[in-house]
Amino acid sequence: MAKIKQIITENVLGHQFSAYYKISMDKFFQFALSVDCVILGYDKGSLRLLLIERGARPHQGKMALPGDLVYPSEDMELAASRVLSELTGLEGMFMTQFHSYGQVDRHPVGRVVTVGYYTLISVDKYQPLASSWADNVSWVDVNKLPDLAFDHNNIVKESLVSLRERVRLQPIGFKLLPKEFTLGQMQHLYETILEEKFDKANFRKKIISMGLLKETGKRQKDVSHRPAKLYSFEKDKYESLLKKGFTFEL
Amino acid sequence: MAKIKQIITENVLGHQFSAYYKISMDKFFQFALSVDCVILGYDKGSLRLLLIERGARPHQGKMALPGDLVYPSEDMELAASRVLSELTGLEGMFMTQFHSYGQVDRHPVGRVVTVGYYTLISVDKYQPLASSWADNVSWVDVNKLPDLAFDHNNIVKESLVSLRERVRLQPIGFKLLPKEFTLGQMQHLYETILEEKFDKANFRKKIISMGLLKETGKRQKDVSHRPAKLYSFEKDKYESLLKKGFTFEL
DNA sequence: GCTCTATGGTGTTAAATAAAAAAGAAGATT
DNA sequence: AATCTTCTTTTTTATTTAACACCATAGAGC
Repeated sequence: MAKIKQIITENVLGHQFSAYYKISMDKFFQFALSVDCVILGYDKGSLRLLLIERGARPHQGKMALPGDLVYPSEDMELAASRVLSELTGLEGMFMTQFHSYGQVDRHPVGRVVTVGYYTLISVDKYQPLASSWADNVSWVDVNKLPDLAFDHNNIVKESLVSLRERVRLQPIGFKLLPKEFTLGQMQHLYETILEEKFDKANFRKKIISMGLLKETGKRQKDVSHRPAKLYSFEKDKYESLLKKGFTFEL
Repeated sequence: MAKIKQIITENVLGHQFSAYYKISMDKFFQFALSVDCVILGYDKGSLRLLLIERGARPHQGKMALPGDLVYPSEDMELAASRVLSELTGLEGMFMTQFHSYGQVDRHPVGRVVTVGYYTLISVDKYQPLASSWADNVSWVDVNKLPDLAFDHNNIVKESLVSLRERVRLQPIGFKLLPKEFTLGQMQHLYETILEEKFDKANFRKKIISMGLLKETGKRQKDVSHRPAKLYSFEKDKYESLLKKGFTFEL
């Protein structure tokens, strides 16, 4: 019954659980966990990604997603927001997990499983910091990405798929806009993210009818055409509508 | 510059990379990785989940998702389909990853991060096997789940949210139906998964107009009402339509 | 055999949504 | 002042989606 021994040593979570587990389980506790953060901003009419330059092998000199190993005593959501705050100074922001990557050979140092998170921030408010561990930090247009380290190109690609699904169902786009914005800016943002054109009149009607925006009374300045009204997103209003069963849908 | 040392030892992935990394990194390679599988079937008019009974502490006697630790040399997708095949005999099936769970205290044995996968199978074709490591395997109505081991109730809940999103955009519901089925059965399946009623006439029109179904020419038998036509899903047709830009949408 | 019941199957209409077109408004530019 | 650009609103039309009324046909029960 060689099979039995195999079962006892190998199926701790599923069923068997023996006194030998301490010894037999050691071989399973050989993984490292990392987080990789897709930090997106919207600037100069395009969607931009915060990248760092790797100063170390492997992939030295390449651009990469900011990320780090998770401490054995640290929750991974915490690790993700730690990375964000070290780069931008933004504390305690929520990051959305979208996928995990664990191919055996994805990292030369050992078996490193990485969990992908993304978040949207407003570029005008938060300039990237020169972090202790990331000198060259820059915003790069997501449609003009260079060859990134590891499997990061693929990770970015999948994060954008996930973002596009969510951005249609939840008013998260506002996170990318300044506090006060025009409907034209908002429409352009959504067209950029979703790579899809909207009818101007219908877009306005739809957004306005949701009742999530407040006119600030102000208008654009220094534009060489009729200045547009400035609106702001009413988060409180959204949350109270949510309770009544409202669903944002674009 | 105590800060520097910290950087070198702690930020291997992000930037620094020194000759000392072997020593300093050991403390990060202390994670175990597991997969938990949400295996769904559709039987007797309800959505059912394949559960095993835990024969071991912790949570001995409780029902749990089938899952297992991932070998250090094994890809996690492979581990997931291995668990499925050990339980059902189904080989090489694709499983969809939906979320990873890594709370520090989620497992008493150590830091075990688990990756959640789900898949849909046709119950009438595949009876659960008495696996070597899972004696009591059963199909349980997803709306009548008992208290499950670990954070498995939450994992199931989130898998269903993910499933509901995907089932509207891809014709994966057919995986739960027998080869030949009626439109009524199909409608009931979608109503069960999405917890939403559809108008009969409109549902039929929409589905038929997609052109993914083929009339088999046969009809239901031994029903005490007008027998319905039996249809089958044309996978080839779907794939060729996909290339032309078709999108399934319910 | 007749009626009842349950589900299968179809057509028609109303409502909502999207697309398209048009035109006035408000500022800058010339 | 005439012109340009983009904002903003209104109107019209086409298309899609949802609502609902209605007939069909099998077995069950009387």
